[in-house]
Amino acid sequence: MTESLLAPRKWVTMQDVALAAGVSTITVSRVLRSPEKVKAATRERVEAAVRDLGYVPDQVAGSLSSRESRLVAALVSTLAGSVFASTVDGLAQSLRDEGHQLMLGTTEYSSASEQALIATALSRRPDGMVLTSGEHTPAARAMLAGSGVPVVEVWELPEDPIDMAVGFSNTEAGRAITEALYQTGRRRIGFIGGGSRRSAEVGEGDRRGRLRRQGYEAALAEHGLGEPRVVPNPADGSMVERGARDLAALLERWPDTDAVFCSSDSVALGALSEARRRGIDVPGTLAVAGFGDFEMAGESGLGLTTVRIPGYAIGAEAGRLLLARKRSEATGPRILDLGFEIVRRATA
Amino acid sequence: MTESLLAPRKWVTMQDVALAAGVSTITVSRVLRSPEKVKAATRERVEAAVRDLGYVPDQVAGSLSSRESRLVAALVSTLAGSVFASTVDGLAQSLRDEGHQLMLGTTEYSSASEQALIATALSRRPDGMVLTSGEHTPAARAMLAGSGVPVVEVWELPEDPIDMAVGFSNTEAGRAITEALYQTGRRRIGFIGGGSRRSAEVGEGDRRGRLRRQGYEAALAEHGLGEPRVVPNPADGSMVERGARDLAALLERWPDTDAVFCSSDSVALGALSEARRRGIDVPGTLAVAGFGDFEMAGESGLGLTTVRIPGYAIGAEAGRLLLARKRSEATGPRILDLGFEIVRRATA
DNA sequence: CGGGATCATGTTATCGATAACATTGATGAG
DNA sequence: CTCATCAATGTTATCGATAACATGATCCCG
Repeated sequence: MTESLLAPRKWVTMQDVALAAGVSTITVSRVLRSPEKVKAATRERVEAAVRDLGYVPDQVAGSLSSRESRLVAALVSTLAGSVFASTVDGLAQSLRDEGHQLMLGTTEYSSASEQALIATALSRRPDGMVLTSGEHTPAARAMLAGSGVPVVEVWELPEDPIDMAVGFSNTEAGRAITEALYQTGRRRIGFIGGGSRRSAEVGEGDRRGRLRRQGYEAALAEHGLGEPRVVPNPADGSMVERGARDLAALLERWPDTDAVFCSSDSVALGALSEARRRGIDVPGTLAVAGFGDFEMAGESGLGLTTVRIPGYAIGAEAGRLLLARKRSEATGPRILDLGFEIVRRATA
Repeated sequence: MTESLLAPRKWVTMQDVALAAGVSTITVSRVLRSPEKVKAATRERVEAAVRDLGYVPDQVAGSLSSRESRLVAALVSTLAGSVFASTVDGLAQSLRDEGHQLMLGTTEYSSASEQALIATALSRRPDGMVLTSGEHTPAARAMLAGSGVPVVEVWELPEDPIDMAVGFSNTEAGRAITEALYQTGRRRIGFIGGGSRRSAEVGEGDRRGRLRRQGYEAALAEHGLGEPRVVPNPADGSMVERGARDLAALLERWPDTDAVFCSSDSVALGALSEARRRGIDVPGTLAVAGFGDFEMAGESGLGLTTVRIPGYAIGAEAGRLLLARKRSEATGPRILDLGFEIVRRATA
């Protein structure tokens, strides 16, 4: 085995297969991509040669020639924190079903970094592109528009989408969960966990968190619940830690708070722990709501009241949309609102 | 914009740039990949043309010609459940730093599916490959060996690695955490959550869970703690749900159990919730230990005693190893043990 | 039985870059 | 002054497939 590693074997080419099967390369190509065009006997001969030689087609050459890469690039803010993982999973799945592959890049919530990644992604001539960020530099938008590559923005519904979008309204979701808290009789509702951990650094950040907060503020205003109860967010630490710290800060400033909406379930876990530490009765004294419906939030886990986002479906639909676009110009809806769902459990 | 989508713009080629700059294509190529070989004046002219035309190099053509793809394929069992997400993150990061890109596939714990994905991955002629599964079909091993592509297996230390490996000993980790429970005076220790949810279906499954369990059993044997307390695992549900159900089943069968080692932190969360539901004092009556040190396990969250795995580092090292191999044949260690760490918190 | 349609397969050009070798002009040592 | 050397750039072949067109065999029906 060692030798094969030191002196990489020369790959078997289509030519080798053709020779072995006594046909021309184009026939081999046909057997692989449109078998029905080849007589059964010939096809079998070629297939045997493919097996015997262990031929693995070279998609690089194939892509260059056919000008389709069967590759979709996804640029996500981060994989940590289980937010986008299911979306990527769904995307990978729907692509695989159609013989496409996934290229992945992480932007770490920086749109400068996103721009660089878009460039390298485009250099692979992908058949489509999925972006989890709703904010892009002008240069990035220009590159994408100029490239003609189909683009799906996911996890929000941009007002001015680059091309297509699959997601839900973060603002509406923030409003809805706040409203739900209001309906259970809460009147002094706070918000914690907004803004990304790198926001200070990069000058931007978790846009979606801000949108949810706007929804929260809108709901407060609607019901005349006074000024928003939001603490400035520290720049570091995990989401869980921030949940704990932010709740402490919130209660310090507004001790009579009777409910908190947390910008994610991770934040909510931190808040729940902090509440327990302080001997605060949840939901008696303090209602806690999260966002995302992560695995841990369920009945068997935290029993957290939260907002369920169809993360997997978002990814799967994004893939489907891209491939549909590839097949025909029949666009269908450019913006797909998959909605969200308030899940009432034990904490509110 | 619409028009650009319906009739994809023709890409600007290197030829166009060359023409605009009044040089030959090879000079453009040199400006892009080895600028020091080109006179400053010429270089600037070319760079200007690149900017003006918005040239994005075609890596597909480049790869075909240079026979290096600057692409690394990673095949993970799943992205859900935050187990591998950080590893993929770490890998993506270390690759990006060296101008390489990441292709991702999810095997869903099936090595048949892994085999298929390996074939499609190889068809892109990747410069390296990362596998999270330690089990491969003979055909898969053969393809990999025959391809000469450097391979890193991660998250375990296979006895017979295909090529390189970065991880830790799951068996040792299982033994160590069991030992730690023993040291705190526990004598009736159970194990829950082993085996993947699809194990029944696919005829194989979460090998690593089994290895941890072996470690657990070894520790029991060492100390003469009697027969292992393990319940058969049901085939479905999330890890958290399984934690709750398995703990219930465990206590039903062995009511005097005084500690459980859970095969992951998610399982531990389920177990903790179930314990709380039953009014069991943790850690007083029942100690609970997890595995993985997920974000939720920390002090601000569950305060879970667990085993910390350097997931991000595993990914980053895997990337580094692959790229080092690419640069020179100087192999360095073929197997890198990054170890693990017992983190004692409130639950045990 | 002839000729257009259809099927099965082959030939040639091409995709967009890079490798390897070739060329040109300038520089400098003897 | 001359030839070796080197720096800067160009020319040509090539990577491994597929598209587009070409060819030959077979078939069907009037």
